[in-house]
Amino acid sequence: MPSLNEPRWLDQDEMAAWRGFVAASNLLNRRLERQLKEDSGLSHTQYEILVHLSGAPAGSLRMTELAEKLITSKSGLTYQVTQLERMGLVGRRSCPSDVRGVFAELTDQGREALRQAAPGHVALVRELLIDVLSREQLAVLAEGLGEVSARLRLDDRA
Amino acid sequence: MPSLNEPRWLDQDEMAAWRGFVAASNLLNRRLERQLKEDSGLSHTQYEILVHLSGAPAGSLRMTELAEKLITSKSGLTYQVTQLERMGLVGRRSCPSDVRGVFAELTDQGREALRQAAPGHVALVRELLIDVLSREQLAVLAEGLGEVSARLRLDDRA
DNA sequence: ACACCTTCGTTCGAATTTGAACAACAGGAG
DNA sequence: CTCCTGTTGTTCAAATTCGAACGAAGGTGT
Repeated sequence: MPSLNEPRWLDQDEMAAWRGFVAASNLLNRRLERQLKEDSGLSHTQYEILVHLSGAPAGSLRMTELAEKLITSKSGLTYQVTQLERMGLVGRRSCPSDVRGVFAELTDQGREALRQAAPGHVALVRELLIDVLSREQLAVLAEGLGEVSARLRLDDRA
Repeated sequence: MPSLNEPRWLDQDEMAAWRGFVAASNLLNRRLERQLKEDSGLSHTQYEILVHLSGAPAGSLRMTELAEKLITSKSGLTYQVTQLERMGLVGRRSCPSDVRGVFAELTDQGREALRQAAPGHVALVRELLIDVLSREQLAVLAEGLGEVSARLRLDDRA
């Protein structure tokens, strides 16, 4: 019988899932990072910032909101937005309704950089992940990991 | 008809799978990192080093081999092994058959640290990922991401 | 108006990561 | 043996990341 002091270790299947997840994640990050840097001079983080801004109304988001979407620290975002600002891809604009607030805003040049970087990035994501999996596998992955993410986000608020 | 110049963007399902994967990965890393650091004073990377050494014959592995298992750079591993050496959890031993070679070797103290850190870590992995998914979802995840990882590893060799 | 608690974004120092360059060595072809 | 190519682990500088501390506002209750 299971002891309360003895933890429930992962069985073979569980371990395979966990290791596969970690390995795929690390390997994918490595590849995408390299490709983006060589192809567009952008880091994956920077690319994601452009993507999220691009998908937001007026191409702008509050710093805190953007940090949450990116799942990164506020200080980390401050750093990266500064970098993107120097590259001319993003601008800062103060918030009318809140003096403390800062909007990160996509510039025309930023939109253009994203338009230029996106095809290569998407193609690689497709080649390395999406097209390797079947439609059913993708669906299971979306639902399962969606649920995992949702729970983690809730926990973080608490 | 699809143009050769126009990339195949991700449809809704594909995007959901991709975003879920990235989000789950980042959120999980954040959580595990925090838990391990608070609970055992180890980073996730350091913990993984101990795990891989623990699962190797004589509790030791060549630096390059270990770096590949961890999916990290050689220089990064050098740094972390040095840290673990200072903590007394890992030792370095030169390789008999190859003067250049270096074995990273788990010390008794390292084994003890792992034994102490593992239960909490595994429990959290279980709570946040494994136990959230059904048996079928786990199987799909293991097989799908296993295949993805395998292909990525092959590509890296080339 | 006042005190109180929260939120916002930045700054700071410390830790980590990476790729390139490097020196030393291994292994094979000639 | 000797040259050549590939490997091994480390060092180095640069970039990035995080958490804690911070100053400045917001917002609420009294």
